[in-house]
Amino acid sequence: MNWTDERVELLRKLWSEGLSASQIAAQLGGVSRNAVIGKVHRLKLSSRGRATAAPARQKKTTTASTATKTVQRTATVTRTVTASIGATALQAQFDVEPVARHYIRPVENVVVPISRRLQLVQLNERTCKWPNGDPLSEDFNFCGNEAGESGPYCGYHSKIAFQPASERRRSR
DNA sequence: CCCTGATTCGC
DNA sequence: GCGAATCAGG
Repeated sequence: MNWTDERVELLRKLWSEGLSASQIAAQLGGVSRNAVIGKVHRLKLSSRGRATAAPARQKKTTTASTATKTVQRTATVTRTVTASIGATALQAQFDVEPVARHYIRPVENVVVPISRRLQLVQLNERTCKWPNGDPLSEDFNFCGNEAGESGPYCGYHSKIAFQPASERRRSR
């Protein structure tokens, strides 16, 4: 894959919107997370919102380490974190979300486990993808508890999601 | 272990 | 210029 103008433009857009490098890579397709990061640096549009304050790294010194005390202090940029997680970013991920719809019915006599209340973008392949709340609401989140490899949900939510047909019919 | 971005360096 | 490898941190 080569960096066409359009791809670079999209990269810029997504990066400025706060998406992580891996997410941008996934959306662009054909490139790795590292490729995205590398490109971002080359475009000189590194810092954004806040992710990992550049701690001025220094290892892998191949060339003679001429004790150059390059105490290059990166200006202490006083930046107010723009904590607004773009709605665009959210939409971008929806087409990847496997769990589309649930016919959630009230399940009584059960204690709902403490959810980790993860954001959509924080889900892994092994985090419970049970949605909590209204997808259009600000506090929409996912259970996020350990789901293992047996399914998309944690033990508790699996029971709700995969209710026997007989029981389900009753509540319907 | 999962993830994040940052940097280096061979290509 | 590109991006895998590697590093540092959460």
